[in-house]
Amino acid sequence: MSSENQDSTARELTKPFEAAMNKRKERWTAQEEQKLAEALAVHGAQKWTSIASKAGINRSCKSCRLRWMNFLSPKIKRGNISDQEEDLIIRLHKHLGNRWSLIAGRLPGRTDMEIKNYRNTHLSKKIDKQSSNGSSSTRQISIVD
DNA sequence: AATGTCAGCAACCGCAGTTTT
DNA sequence: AAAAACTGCGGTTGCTGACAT
Repeated sequence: MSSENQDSTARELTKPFEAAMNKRKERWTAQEEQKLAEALAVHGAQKWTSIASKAGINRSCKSCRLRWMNFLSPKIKRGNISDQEEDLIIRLHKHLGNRWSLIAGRLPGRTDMEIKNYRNTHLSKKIDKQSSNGSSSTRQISIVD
């Protein structure tokens, strides 16, 4: 039992090293998220370069910012994309192109990454189908600022 | 039950723009 | 004005779970 625990502990300890060596993607743990949230509560969501060290986690400033912006921020709205939102994404993408952050700005609670992923996975299929059926049926769209 | 394949999500990287020194 | 540091964005890719064989 104890040897098994030691083994698992050793594996945990070597994970960052392995990640660095193999460029593996390390998922965020609840502990890391909590430490980051605490550091941000104290120091604010600024100066990302120093947040990681202040939080005491082995992550880059970019990684911390990304995690906060896309998952931990209270502004984030998790859940399925509604039909309305989907329609808006399609229209905005036609209008703006791959300006995901701009599109996200029009969708409260949604992030650029979420929209980018959604477009690249769900909508690309739909659009492929539509284009293969003949794109002449596409609606005329007017974007109102 | 085991293995292979695929789709979706999440993380990282490189670059460009902005701000600070 | 120039260099350095920081921030934000978009593209790419690895990981995981679900489904098929």
